[in-house]
Amino acid sequence: MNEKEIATIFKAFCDENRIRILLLLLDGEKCACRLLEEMNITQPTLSHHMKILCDSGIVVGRKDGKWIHYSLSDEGIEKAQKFIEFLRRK
Amino acid sequence: MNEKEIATIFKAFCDENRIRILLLLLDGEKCACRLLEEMNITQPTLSHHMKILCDSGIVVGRKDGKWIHYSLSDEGIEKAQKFIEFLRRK
DNA sequence: ATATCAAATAGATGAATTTCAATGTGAGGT
DNA sequence: ACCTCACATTGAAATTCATCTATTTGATAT
Repeated sequence: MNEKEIATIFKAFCDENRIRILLLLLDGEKCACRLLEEMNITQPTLSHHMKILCDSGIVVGRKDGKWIHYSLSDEGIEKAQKFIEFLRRK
Repeated sequence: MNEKEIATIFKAFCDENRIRILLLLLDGEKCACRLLEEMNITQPTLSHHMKILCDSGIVVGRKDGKWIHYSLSDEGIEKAQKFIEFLRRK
């Protein structure tokens, strides 16, 4: 895991709207259209943020017909957690 | 802690050079000039990144004459850790 | 096949970020 | 007082990012 990969993981957390999305996903899986209802952004903007969140590994999408159900990824979150823990061991 | 504050904390981790700096600080306190030696950026660029790192709370600077000694901040890192942990409790 | 709905993509725009060269500031040292 | 060293600030250029409108894709239903 190099510096670039680590930065990509944490891109998930460095935008206000993406934090908002993560908090919405705490309730459990939600499709993009549900998220869209609860946010004040357009559909393409949401799509953009979902791509960054998925690229970071913090969120995963499950395709189901024309819907995509997004949820938090334990593995992704664990990766982020591991790095933060690593910083603390001094 | 609102979405904006959380995003500000994690700004520390979403740039390649800042991750590099954090890793260098794992060894312990270092002054800016030491960090500068080990990075391939100019002094003003380093100064810019140090500001973002300090604003995020992940790094603290200790002034000592004309030097500033930077180190990782346990409190800051703990804050980040708490948020990530919060995401995992589902 | 057509219509409809969910989501992605393309393209544009403005804002934010990264970076550098030049300059300023402030603390020691001579 | 002057010089030097460590760092910050300014201002500008280049890049990246967030956002929008418009359009496309892909899946389901009629």
